[in-house]
Amino acid sequence: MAQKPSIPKGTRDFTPSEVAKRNYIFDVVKKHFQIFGFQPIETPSFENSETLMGKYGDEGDRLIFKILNSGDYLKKVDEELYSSKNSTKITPKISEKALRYDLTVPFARYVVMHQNELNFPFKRYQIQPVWRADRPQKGRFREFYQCDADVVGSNSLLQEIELVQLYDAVFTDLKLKGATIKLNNRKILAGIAEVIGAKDLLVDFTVALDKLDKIGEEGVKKEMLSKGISETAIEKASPLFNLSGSNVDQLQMLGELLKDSEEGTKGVDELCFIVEAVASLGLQSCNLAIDVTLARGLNYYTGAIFEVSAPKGVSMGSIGGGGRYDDLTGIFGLKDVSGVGISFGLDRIYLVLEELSLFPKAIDRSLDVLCLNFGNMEGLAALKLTTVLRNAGIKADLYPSAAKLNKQFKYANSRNVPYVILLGEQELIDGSFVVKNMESGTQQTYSIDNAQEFVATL
RNA sequence: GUGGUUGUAGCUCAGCUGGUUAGAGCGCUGGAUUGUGGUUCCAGAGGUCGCCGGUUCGAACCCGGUCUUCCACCCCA
Repeated sequence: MAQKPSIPKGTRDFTPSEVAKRNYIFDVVKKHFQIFGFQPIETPSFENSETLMGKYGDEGDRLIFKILNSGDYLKKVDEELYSSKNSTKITPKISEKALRYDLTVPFARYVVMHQNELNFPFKRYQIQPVWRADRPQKGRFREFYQCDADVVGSNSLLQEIELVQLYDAVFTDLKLKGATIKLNNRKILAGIAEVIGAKDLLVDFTVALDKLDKIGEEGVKKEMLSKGISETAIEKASPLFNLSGSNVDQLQMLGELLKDSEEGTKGVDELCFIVEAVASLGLQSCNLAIDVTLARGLNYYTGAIFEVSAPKGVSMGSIGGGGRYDDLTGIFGLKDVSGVGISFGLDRIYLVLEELSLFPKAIDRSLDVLCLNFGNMEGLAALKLTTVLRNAGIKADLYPSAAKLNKQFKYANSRNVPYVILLGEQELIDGSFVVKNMESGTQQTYSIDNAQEFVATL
């Protein structure tokens, strides 16, 4: 029996128009990746489970799609383990592969496996889908694309500066004005935790701090208290809650707060360097803002942390993120290779551009010219003309049957075709064809032997 | 994973307190118009009311389950 087809939760089909818009973003991002000297790689859509598991924290493990083993996968589970119903213990027995959760960890694996072939510093970009078993909501999907650019093998802060420029270049090209590149540094967060005497609670401290603009100062303090951070520690950290002023002002205050922490001071120095350099280089359409509450990806970032938020007034989570990780390849056995990278969230950028109507107007124009079909002889002549146009690189098509002109014109309309060519009985005799401009409604006649004359007007 | 929300024609949505044959706009098809689209007019097609079960004389409407959508957590692009 025929059943109603459906697709899994959090996945999508894309229409021709959507694909055109997505490709537009891909092309812009890719172009700037290449201009900045990044090279493309691809990795498999699924990895060995042990490559992925444990790299994103407990929460991440939960969100990784596991692939069931082929064959009689329950055979390897002994009776005792089976009856224990312990999912975390049974999972590795019945699933040895998992879908890619992001592009960074597979890249680290790639670098380690190919270390002898790579020329460091290695700048790679990668545009591929990733999968997360998350609960979907607006801008959150279970299958989505990440566009990553990372540099490994250089600990120069110039890389961070270039990555800020790369964000700016892409968003400028996309005509997206007013995106904010938020910048923080893991060392600053560690320094604060150290200074207030909560060094071992760094992650809890920063996760709570991250929610400042969402749940407010009181909410953050409450969460910190519940995580076991002392009242006096919170009191010491309270200047952070009201940090304001320019980037330079904020860094000055942070420098003061962290003067007794070597690590924190180093973080402040790093940010100062980046902020000053970016200020002197200038940005075209993005803002750069220090944000000490920014605390994403702490599982592996060690230095700079980036996150890009959409322009004000657009309700959308971050549209990009990234950071510096000094030891990501360490977990795969390659020490002392520093990496830094950023990611563009294609699906979210799409939603933002759509909301702000920033896609180029003619982006889903799939045809430049449609030849109408008047019958056997005329149709054949029109196909010849279509071929000439195609050879000239014009997106041209011939309506396949001699349907009523009304219908053929309506088809041209729905396809958004700017020019329609009429080649009927009379034109066949005259050796001509008529071009109708569908927007203005005007018509012009050209000689069939001189189609170039028409081509030149396009 | 927790709590909530949504689902009716291809699309956007009405549908009263449970009551006969479930409606509109847009789109689609045909015609006015066999060589001229967008505007207009006329006609028509199209729905197991997400799915499964229950309550009831009777369910699009009430109840349970399930899937899906969106939202808030968690986390994150």
